[in-house]
Formats: sequence, structure tokens, C-alpha cells
Amino acid sequence: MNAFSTAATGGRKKRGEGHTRREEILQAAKELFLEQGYEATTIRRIADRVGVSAPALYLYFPDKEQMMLALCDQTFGYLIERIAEIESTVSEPRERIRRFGEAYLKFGLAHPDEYKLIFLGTNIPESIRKLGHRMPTDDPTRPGIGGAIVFQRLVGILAEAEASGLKLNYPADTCAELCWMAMHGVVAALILKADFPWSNRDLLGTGMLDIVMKGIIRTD
Amino acid sequence: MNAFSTAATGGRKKRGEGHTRREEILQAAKELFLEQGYEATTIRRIADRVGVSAPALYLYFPDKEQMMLALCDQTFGYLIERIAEIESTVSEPRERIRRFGEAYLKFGLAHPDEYKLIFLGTNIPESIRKLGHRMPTDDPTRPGIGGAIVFQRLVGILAEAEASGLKLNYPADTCAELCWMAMHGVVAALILKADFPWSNRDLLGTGMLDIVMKGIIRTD
DNA sequence: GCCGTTAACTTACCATTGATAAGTTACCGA
DNA sequence: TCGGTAACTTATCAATGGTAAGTTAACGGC
Repeated sequence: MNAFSTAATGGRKKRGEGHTRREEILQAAKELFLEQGYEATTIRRIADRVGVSAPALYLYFPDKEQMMLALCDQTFGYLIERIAEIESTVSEPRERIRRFGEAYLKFGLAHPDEYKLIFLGTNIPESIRKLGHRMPTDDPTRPGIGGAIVFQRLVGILAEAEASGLKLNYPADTCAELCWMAMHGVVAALILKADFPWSNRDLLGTGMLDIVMKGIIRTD
Repeated sequence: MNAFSTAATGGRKKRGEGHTRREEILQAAKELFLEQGYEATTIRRIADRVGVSAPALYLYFPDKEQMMLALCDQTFGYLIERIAEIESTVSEPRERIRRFGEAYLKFGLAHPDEYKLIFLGTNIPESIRKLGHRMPTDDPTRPGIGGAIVFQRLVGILAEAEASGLKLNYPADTCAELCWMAMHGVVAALILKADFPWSNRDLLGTGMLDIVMKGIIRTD
């Protein structure tokens, strides 16, 4: 083995310890994907960083795509947890919606590289990008369902808000779609064009949230 | 040469006719990019369709990326023309803004594959995707400036609207950014997730436009 | 202690990719 | 007719994702 690899983790694993190698591969893949993007990260580079040969990766993943998918699920998890937290601590409908939007924005901007990889699908194959938009009816045991879960929670929040008396200007699911499209637009633009001289980054986030809430919630 | 290629265009060009070959290559590349995406389209497949050898393409383009860029400029051109048309025929500020949004939406949905390739940057290298968001200060003679031109026109329309007395809730450039982010969010979502059971496609377009205009234009 | 099973891993290899080097063909003007 | 050169080809490159087939070593059973 290559004693000079960046993060070589010692020699051969003992029997039954293969899963720790799997974790090491995921960690190395995540670092490299974030550093250089999906296409630029080769299985050989991942293998080098782990300290094994390239074909060894295929003992733990069927292909490069599945490594990416495993990482997708991991990162979606953080956002899903955060949303559950909001749902369990905030009950006022308007406040819930706003908090959801804020959490989504904050998550995207705090993890720009991961958002880019997972929600934006930049530089990743079509087959993976699609999974970020998986439909809720898809097999939930397969990786890549996280995006649909997040969206479903937004639909749920708006439907509950309507049920509890909040008046909406459009059907609840349409409101959810509009809300997501708008907030995603902000995050995507700020991340993809980080060096553009945006007039006012904070204002774009809060402004869009204001605009959307004002637009979907009826104000008599 | 391969007499069985899909769109072989006869033999060797006469002297001085190289530019027609260049057009043929662009046409074949466009078809293949739209059919199969950027990554899946290989130099060899493009060459096959044209009816020449693969290295012949390098007589007309320095690399695959530049073929894509040439196509980007072509397609951006259609939208830029349409916007110019609106600016020259519609004078009422509110109507101008709405028409711009409608044109943008219509363009994106009418050319989903091209929008995907050009504005969304799915399956294309980072280096190309960035060009869709080029800054207006960049060298205008280089390809890929179209995205910035479209955005600049939106900024212009809003600034002129404000100058002619329309009251905005945010600075004009912030309004332009919010407007673009929201409309792009709709187009991107409808295109990328064409098979999602969207509640109401038309309502998402007109609704977002209503929401944005209501949100950025002060209604006393 | 040693031995078979098999998890963990390696070396050698494959077809395909974008791209280059170097040579060949044929048109056109002088 | 002949030199220059635009237009094009063949042969080849290194790098890629992935596979086939063999090697090493840990563990349980005897």
C-alpha cells in the first residue's frame, strides 16, 4: 500500500471490520467531491486517499454513483432533523412557514458545497440529480429520497396551516410549490454565483421570504 | 468516409468552404446534446453524424466545450431578441415587467432542453455553467455573455420603471434579482422535474409572476 | 497446530473518453 | 504544372470507470 497517501488508514481490515472501510471511503469521497466536484473526483483519487487500490472500492459500492447517493442521504438528514425540530417547537402557522424558509435558506448557505452537490445537481449525472427531486411514491428504502421528504414536510405545514384557519391565495400544494421554487431560486443563485455583486444578500433572503408569504397568505 | 452516417454531408469541402463544415458540426452537436446531454455526447458521435473523422472537429473548435459555448450564444440570442421586441413595443412599466417575466417563462418552457443545457447547467462542466451567469464586466467578445445580457435588461427595465414614477419596495437592482430568482425557480423546477405531479403548471407561472409583482411594486 | 473457508484486497486488464501528432489529399492561384 | 495550404485522415496518447481473476490473512472447527 501507498504509505504516502493523504489519509491512509493502516493496512488490511480484520474480518468483520469491512464497514469501517466503507465509512473511510465515504469520508474521502465526500472531501474530494466537495473539493473538486463529482466529475473531477476519480475513483483512483478516492482510493489513494483511503490508502487502498481502486478496485477495492467496488467491494463496498457498486459504482461511483452510489457513493454519491449515500452522501446525499446523509446531508439531507441534517435538514430533515432541523425541520422536525421546528415542527415540534413552533405551533403558530405563519411562524412555522417562516421558520421553515429560514431553515432552508440557512441550511443551503451554511453548506453551499453540499447544497450544490445535492440540491442543485451541478456536475453530477442526470440519474443522480433526479433523485434530489424523487417522488414521494418512490421506494423509501432506496437512497436519494431526502429531497421529497423535505418538500412533503412543506406541503404538510401549509396544509395544516390552512386547516387551522389560515387563508391561502392558492391551494396548499400550489403554495408549497411556489414557496419552494422561490426559496430554492435564492439559494441556488447565491451559491452558484457567489462572486456576483449581489445588491444585498441578506435582503434577498428575507425579502423573498416576505414576498412569498405576502403572496400566498391572504391579507384581508 | 462513412456513407451510412445519419447526416453525412458529402465529401471534402472545397477551399474556402470550411465555415459550412463548422455549421454542420454545430448542428450535429446541438442535436446530440439535446438528445443525449453533454456528457453522453462524444466527439466521435458528433463526427459520425457529420460524416468526418473525430479529429476533424478540432480544425473548427479548440475543444468540446467551445462547441457548447457557440450553441449557448445562439440560443441566448433568441431570448435577447424577444426581450428587445418587448422593450420597443411596450411602454407601460408594469406591463413591461410582466411581459418580460412571461417571455422568460415561455422561452424556458418552449425550449426545455436548451434551457436545461444553457441556464441550468445540468450535465455540463463547471467552466461552462459559470458562463450562464457571466458578469457584465466580462469581455463581451468572448462567448457565453448572453445570460448577463438578459439579466442586465431586467435591471434596466426596473430602473426605468422606477425613474418613470413606479414605487418599488426594494432597490431596483434587488427587485431585478428577486424577480429573476423567482422566475428561474419556476422554470427550473418545471423542466427538471417534468414528471412531478405539479398541482397546476399554468398557475405556478402566473401565480409566481403575480406574487413577485405584488411583492416588489408598492401598492398604496 | 493446522486447515479449509472466505472477507479483504491486489495486479492486470478492458473499452471508451477527449485530445494530439504527423502525415495525406486535393483545390487554387501564379 | 507546381508550390502552398485548406481540409482531412490514421495512428496514437494518457486518463477514465469498471471487471476478471488471482492473492493474502483472519477466524472457526477439529
